[in-house]
Amino acid sequence: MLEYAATDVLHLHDLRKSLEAKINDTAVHLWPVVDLEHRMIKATAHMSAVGMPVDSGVLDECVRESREEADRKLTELDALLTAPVPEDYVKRNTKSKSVPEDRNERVNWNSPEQVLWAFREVAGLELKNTSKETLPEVDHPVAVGLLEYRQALDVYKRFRETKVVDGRVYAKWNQLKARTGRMSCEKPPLQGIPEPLRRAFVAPAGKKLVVSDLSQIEIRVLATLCGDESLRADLEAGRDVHQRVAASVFGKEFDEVTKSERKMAKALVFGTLYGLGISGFTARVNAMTGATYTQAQVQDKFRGPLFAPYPKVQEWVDRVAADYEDGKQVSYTRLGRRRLQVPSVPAALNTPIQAGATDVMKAIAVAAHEGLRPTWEIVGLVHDEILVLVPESDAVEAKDWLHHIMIKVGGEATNQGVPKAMQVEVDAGTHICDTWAEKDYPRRSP
DNA sequence: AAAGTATGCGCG
DNA sequence: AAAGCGCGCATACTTT
Repeated sequence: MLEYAATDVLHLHDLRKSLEAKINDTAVHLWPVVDLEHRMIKATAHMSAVGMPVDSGVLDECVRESREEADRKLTELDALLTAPVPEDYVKRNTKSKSVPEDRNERVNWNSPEQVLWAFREVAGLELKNTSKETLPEVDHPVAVGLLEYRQALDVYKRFRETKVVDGRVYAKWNQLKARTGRMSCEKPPLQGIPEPLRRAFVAPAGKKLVVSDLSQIEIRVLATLCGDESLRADLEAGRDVHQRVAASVFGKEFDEVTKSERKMAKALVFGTLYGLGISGFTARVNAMTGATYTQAQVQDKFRGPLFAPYPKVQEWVDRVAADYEDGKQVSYTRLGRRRLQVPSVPAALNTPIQAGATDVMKAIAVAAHEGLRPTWEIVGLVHDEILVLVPESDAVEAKDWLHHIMIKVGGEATNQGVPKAMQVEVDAGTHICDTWAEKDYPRRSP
């Protein structure tokens, strides 16, 4: 059963009270982030109260299609395995509440254990797990079918209980739950809406969604942290950082880089930035290229050239890791957001970047909320993205207004206390949409 | 029966 | 499986 704003109204006073301790615990007193979090309380309350607009018809359709597609995949899977399942499994299936009665005698494809058994039974294959990283390497129809089944079922499984009240869903927004300071959201998790469901989130008649997302904000925060001049210059000139890394890694000219090479480089950059070790790095390279490089080869061919264009990034990674090993388990952002007892080197690398980006987005959310017109509503905050619902007649004005805040306020927060020579611009993509799905496929003409 | 852990997967 | 981070959530299975 979900909770709704109607029964779970966020009284600003209570919200503030419940957050006071957390805010003080999160930050050093008098630092800008304390003021930021206090002002953010009103934005959070506002967002919680107004809800996210959704077309319940489209939502139902997405959920229904998901279920139907999954059922088709289930039938295909069953056809591949005719052998009787072990008594033990039948017994468990019978006990399980979520297995329909007529499926007790069949493999429960939701059970990793039974899936492993199925692979053994039908193909003599001994798999280590059934994850989506493992299955694509298995040359068997069951592997394909299972991946398709899981993907098909996803929307049904996660959103069939989503309740719509007068065209809105009222989620629970948490201002200070994530250890990096990021917002989180539950029931439903509006920050985790899968792509096929995005089209269900629509502006009601007479209104428009203005959607804006920060461009490469984590990379920009990184640039202010490490002070790499060529990284700063590339961001300033609007050059594609991941493409440049790809060119270095694959020994190509910038313009020769393919889409998949860029994607690969991007994954490797973030992996390394967040403390992926050489063994994990090697596994990822081999998974992406289909090759079987050794760790030494990968070090030479991929890891070494990775940050060649941006030497200070590597220096920063090495220094943060070394400091952590020396016992420095506290992390601060420029606005004074603090995380104590950072659990690992990877987290020590990730925290200043993720928390720094959070400061930027919360500064934007606060500025937007405080400058909001009475008829405008902030309906969503998805880490580097903000959704504002406005009357259709205000759409263009609101878009310009929001875009300006993203760049101006975002830039100020990003460069707070950063030496002039290391400062980076902030950029954003801002679009007027009818549905959330349009953000990635902006319409040409309004 | 309730609570906890593991697996798997979506989003940034 | 693995030392990439931060979340929420369904399902299976175990422990209390």
